[in-house]
Amino acid sequence: MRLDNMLLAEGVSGPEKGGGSAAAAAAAAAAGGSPNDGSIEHSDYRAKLAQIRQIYHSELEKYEQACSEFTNHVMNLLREQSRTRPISPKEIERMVGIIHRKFSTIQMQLKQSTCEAVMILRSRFLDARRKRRNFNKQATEVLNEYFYSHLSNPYPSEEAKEELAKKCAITVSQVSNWFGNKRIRYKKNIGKFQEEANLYAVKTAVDAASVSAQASQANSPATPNSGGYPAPCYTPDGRL
DNA sequence: GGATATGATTGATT
DNA sequence: AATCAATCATATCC
Repeated sequence: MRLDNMLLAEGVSGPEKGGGSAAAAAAAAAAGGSPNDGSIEHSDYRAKLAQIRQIYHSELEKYEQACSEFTNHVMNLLREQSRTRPISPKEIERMVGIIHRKFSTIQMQLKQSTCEAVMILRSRFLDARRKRRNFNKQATEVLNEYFYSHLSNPYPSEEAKEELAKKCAITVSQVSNWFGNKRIRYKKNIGKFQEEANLYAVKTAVDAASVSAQASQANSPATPNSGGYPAPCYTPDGRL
């Protein structure tokens, strides 16, 4: 029963939405090529699902046909035998019941394997990790800028995250993911990120300098930083 | 082609 | 609920 519900939920065993649905989905997937905005893998997924559904239905039909054929055959045999020996209707009923049970277990197996196929398809297509795309240059610029200019406490508030998300054209949870990854990877070996850190430190320093230069007439534009860099001080956290 | 970078997911922790 | 740490699956680089 669980299998039935599952297949129904996935739209495999439900009412067939016209035989051409699979073809239509496939055609849509093949024709529309440009907008990579999520629609493509979705239609691809749907096409594959439709394929599974088609196989499922044709197999199911085959089984049903075989079942009725076999039942007929047995009935004929019994009828023939009834001329030589008395056969009670109960016995016939029993035989039919046995046959139907046999075939329903076979159908069960079909349903199970179909379920498995659907699950595999799901994990294959709906797992976002499989269609990962890197953020564009300026998005990572913005994120890195924030990260390195808040290195002592790189935990943007909800509002800050929303701002960053807007600037980078990504979602808030993507911003959270990015900061989570960045923090852990930064602290994992700070050395590897030193260059990047310096780069963004200089960048923000230059920005600050240009801002102050607008206020007070510029004095030393060549050396943006006195002495060392502002010491990356994001110690991984209190807990050791 | 493998090494590395990177975004996303998962399970644990608080 | 937010974050960490490990891990997965893909992108990108060489």
